[in-house]
Amino acid sequence: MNSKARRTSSTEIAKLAGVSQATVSRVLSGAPYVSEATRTKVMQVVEANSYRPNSVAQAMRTRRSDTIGVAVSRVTNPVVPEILEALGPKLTALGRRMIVWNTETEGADGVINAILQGTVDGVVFTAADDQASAIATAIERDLAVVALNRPVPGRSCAQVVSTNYDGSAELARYLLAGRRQRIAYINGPRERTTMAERERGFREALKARGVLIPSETPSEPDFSHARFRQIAIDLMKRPAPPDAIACGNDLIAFAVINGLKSIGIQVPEDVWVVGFDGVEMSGWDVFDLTTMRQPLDRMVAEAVSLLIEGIEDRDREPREIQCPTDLIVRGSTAHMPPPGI
Amino acid sequence: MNSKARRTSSTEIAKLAGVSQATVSRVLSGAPYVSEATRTKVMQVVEANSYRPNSVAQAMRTRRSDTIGVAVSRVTNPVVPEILEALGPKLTALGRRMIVWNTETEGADGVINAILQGTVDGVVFTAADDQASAIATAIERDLAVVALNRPVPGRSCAQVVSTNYDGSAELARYLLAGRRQRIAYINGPRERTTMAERERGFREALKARGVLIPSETPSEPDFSHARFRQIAIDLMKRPAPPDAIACGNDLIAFAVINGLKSIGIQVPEDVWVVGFDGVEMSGWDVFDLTTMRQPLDRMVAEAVSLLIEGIEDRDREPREIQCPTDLIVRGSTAHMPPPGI
DNA sequence: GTCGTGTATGAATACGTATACAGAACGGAA
DNA sequence: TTCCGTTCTGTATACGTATTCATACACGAC
Repeated sequence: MNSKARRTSSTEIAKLAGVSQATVSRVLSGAPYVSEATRTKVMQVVEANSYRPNSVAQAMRTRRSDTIGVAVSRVTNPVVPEILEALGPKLTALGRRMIVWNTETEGADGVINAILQGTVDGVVFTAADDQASAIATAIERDLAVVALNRPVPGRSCAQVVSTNYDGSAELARYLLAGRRQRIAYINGPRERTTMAERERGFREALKARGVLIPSETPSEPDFSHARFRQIAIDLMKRPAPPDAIACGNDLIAFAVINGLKSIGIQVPEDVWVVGFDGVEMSGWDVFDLTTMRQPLDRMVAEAVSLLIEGIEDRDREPREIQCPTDLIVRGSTAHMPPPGI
Repeated sequence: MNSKARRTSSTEIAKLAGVSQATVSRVLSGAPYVSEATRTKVMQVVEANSYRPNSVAQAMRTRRSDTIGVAVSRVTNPVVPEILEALGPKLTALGRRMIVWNTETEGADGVINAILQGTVDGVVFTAADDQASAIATAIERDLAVVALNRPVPGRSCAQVVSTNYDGSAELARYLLAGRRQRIAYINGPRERTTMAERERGFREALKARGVLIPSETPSEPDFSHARFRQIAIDLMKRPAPPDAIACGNDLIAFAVINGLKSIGIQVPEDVWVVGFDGVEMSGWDVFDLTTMRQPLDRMVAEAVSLLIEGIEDRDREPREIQCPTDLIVRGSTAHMPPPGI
């Protein structure tokens, strides 16, 4: 029965306005050589029917879907919503739509299909694990690709990263300046280059100062909140517990703080905690987390530029942009390490 | 120069396999009346070129984009990522793609355009403010529409809600059973029917027991974390502060807890705090929040069913589904209210 | 040997748009 | 007058697919 199913087409609009379909198209695309009279006449009919050119047909004709794919993981990590929140308006402002996949829960098939099917003009890959095949497919099919906050070594694709290595090293030096003697580092999946870089920067900065990390970094296949929380608890129950815990990202630091709270350990009196990312939540009173902030908004803006650049000019050499992080000192560490003690 | 630009089409595949384009289409769609020999021959070429039918052309021909629009707001509220995380895999499993808009930061134009342009087959609207015009447009254009966690009064569209009124009333009764004398209610934007329902349920349950709320519910145009945090602080600095604070959702409760912590007020010793939603974070030690949990996963599943239902059969009467909430008692209230005191 | 039935395939077409191409109308310069 | 350039508009076409229609073949029944 299909009650209404109004599928107004430019042909119908043309008929109503007494012009050809081509003219309607010209008016709507703002093409030159259209008389003012025709333009207003057409626009009137367009407005009256609140007509919009069918995006599918447009995509068919122009071979541009004006749609960007975004592959994310672990929405649990608050950095992901923050990325999406920054990405959405920027893409919409450029007349682009945003398709989102959670590769952690769905796998990479959705992305790969969309790439092969020509559903998207480009893809943004954000920090995640098994997106390698999807990235390869995208590059092979000559799509515009940007790796955001997720270095893709060896691959020739545009990248936006923060100074993971240097920032982490700075964090390590900050802890040393605070007279921390026994520093633990808790990291997430090391397959993620971001996480690996951070740990490397941290470890090497410590090594340069001759301070050893007494505890092996816990490494688990299970990266849940509960797991990190338990790791922190176990760590503090050792005979010689750390006096500082550095975490691969803020989310891990939150879990650590929860674990510490559960066994009544004071931060920063008993142990310092630092994170990495600088998500909004890290500033909440219950965490008050010292962390290395990434300029997420700027990073996303750069990613969008690179993406559009790649779409408009497919032969342009993929660029790589690195954004500086900055240390935010909060209550999870003693702000000014007392010089005497 | 466009180095590669492989845009394999079914016609090319047909040529390579020595069959007609129609046959290729038939093979891929699993149509009957295709000999086994042809099928394998075609599939071989398809595999070899990792060909996938162009989704845009498919959408053009079938008038189905297989794409679902999702309008969200406030990604800051952890309930939103949780919804997206549940929605994504379910849609992908059904071969659907998911376009996401943040109507709070982008406005409703993106959604409305997509609806008018035929970019999406259906739209899921989640708790948000000014999506009214978008919803109206979608209904007018006869799209499949589901309002998730966001009652749309008067509108004829499929809806999935939780027992906001009853759940909130239950929370109120729980506080009364705990001998709370001075109960404050902090709410977010009342334009959201969800929020309004919750407050109404709460207030009426209190009224039925003859207990007055001593403090006006703060109402502000600014719904930031900082604002709610400050409201809590102000509330406790009054001459007669509340002994319980109920919040319109968990996110507000988090802000309240942060505010309380900042002025050294103990929860639950000095004041009880309860939320609504039951997001994962509410279970973290630093919050340990008593809350009314919504069965989000089930709600999302129902929403997807209703949506597909609406797409497959456009004339079906839009249904409304209500899911029961359940009380989760945690440390932000005294678990067992001591009967004597 | 003819006919009918079931199976397998190809040719042709339409979806709604952007655009190349071809005219038409007009004005000014020669 | 003729001719050319500019401005405006219409006709025709292609994008890649699903699907209708028509055709061809094989096989058994009469």
